[in-house]
Amino acid sequence: MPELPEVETIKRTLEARIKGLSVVSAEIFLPKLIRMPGLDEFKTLLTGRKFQGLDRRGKYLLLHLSQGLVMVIHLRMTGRLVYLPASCEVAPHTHLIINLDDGCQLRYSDIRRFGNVSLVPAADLNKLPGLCSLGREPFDLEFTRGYLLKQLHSRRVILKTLLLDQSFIAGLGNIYADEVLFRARIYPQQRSNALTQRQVARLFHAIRDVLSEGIKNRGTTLRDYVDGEGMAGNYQNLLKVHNRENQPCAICSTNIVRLRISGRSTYFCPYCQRM
DNA sequence: AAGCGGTCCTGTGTGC
DNA sequence: TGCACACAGGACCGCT
Repeated sequence: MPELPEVETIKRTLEARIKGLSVVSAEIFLPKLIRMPGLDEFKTLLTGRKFQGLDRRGKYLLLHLSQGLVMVIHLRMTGRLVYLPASCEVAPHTHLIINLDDGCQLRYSDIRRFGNVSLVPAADLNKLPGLCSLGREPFDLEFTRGYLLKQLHSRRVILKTLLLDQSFIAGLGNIYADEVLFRARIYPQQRSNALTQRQVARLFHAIRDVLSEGIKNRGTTLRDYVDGEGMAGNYQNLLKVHNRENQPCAICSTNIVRLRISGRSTYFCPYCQRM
């Protein structure tokens, strides 16, 4: 599932391909994919616009078009956005095809149909639900140890749950949250207000280090994720705890344990991350 | 007010 | 071998 490192990798690979290209036409095969505006308006607005640059905010991909229009895409669980020659066979579950003026296409496919696409003027970005309520970017200067400490101590939430809260910090999902907690050596069910200064410091660095490594390794492909060129990531080979139930911890050889925290699988080392 | 659970959705894995 | 069902989870929404 695309989290910050995956969306960042898609952003980088796609930007190299589509920047400067214009939209010839768009075909929509799943109406509910388009959150706003209406389908006809979506096609009309998009046609003729040029891709001027790409951005990422949390797990959202922002494609900036000419005349101040922005296409906002959230891939959720199984969404894929791939640049391909028009002659390539269309993959199953392809819900949107954007024809480009170089003879290639930008295709959105999504097995579970959870993802969504919006097209809005840049000035209205802060009105988009979800996007407008995102918390700080982990690599922003404004994301500091002080901010983290203040947020953690102002609430009494299970830490894993808080790491997944996009209005607290933007971009962490289930995979990287587990890896971050392992790196920081913190028990996932620890209450946020009970963290020591030392633990908060470790957490702060773990968030940035794990996400950086994820990006460096072009994301994690457990099942569906590919980048803008259809390539799988490599970070799945470097995961320390996520999806590794009953396998030995690389540090202490204790078997990794799986827990359920607010409806999600959570993997951790019961020795390295003891309370 | 915070937090829980339902909802969306389909491929995969498991058990009988 | 084939069927039925639980499970996977990101974000939103409604309820407590």
